[in-house]
Amino acid sequence: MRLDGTSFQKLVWSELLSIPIGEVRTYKQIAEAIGRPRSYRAVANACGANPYAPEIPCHRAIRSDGRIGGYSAKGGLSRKLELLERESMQSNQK
DNA sequence: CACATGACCTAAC
DNA sequence: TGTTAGGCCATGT
Repeated sequence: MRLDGTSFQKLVWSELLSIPIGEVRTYKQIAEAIGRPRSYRAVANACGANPYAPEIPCHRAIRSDGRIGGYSAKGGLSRKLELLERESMQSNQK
């Protein structure tokens, strides 16, 4: 797939794609995974800047306190919740 | 180059 | 448990 964005965004999106179905990662964890433990803020930005949602699982990015956080893509937070719940069921073979 | 923005994080009250 | 304040980073204007 073609990823159009800055090198940093590509890193973030690649990491998002590596997240297994039904799993979620905090923005901080993602930042650490790409080698920039203090760029969690920018990571969130990259997610919001992601024009390939939901092809890019940006909805698997949540806050460190376990809360969903936000979602700028079409459909809003409810869309994010649906995707997460659906993937969760899929991973549980429900 | 300087300033403002945001799907954040942590500590402190 | 809810709010405030400070710090941090890539991006866009």
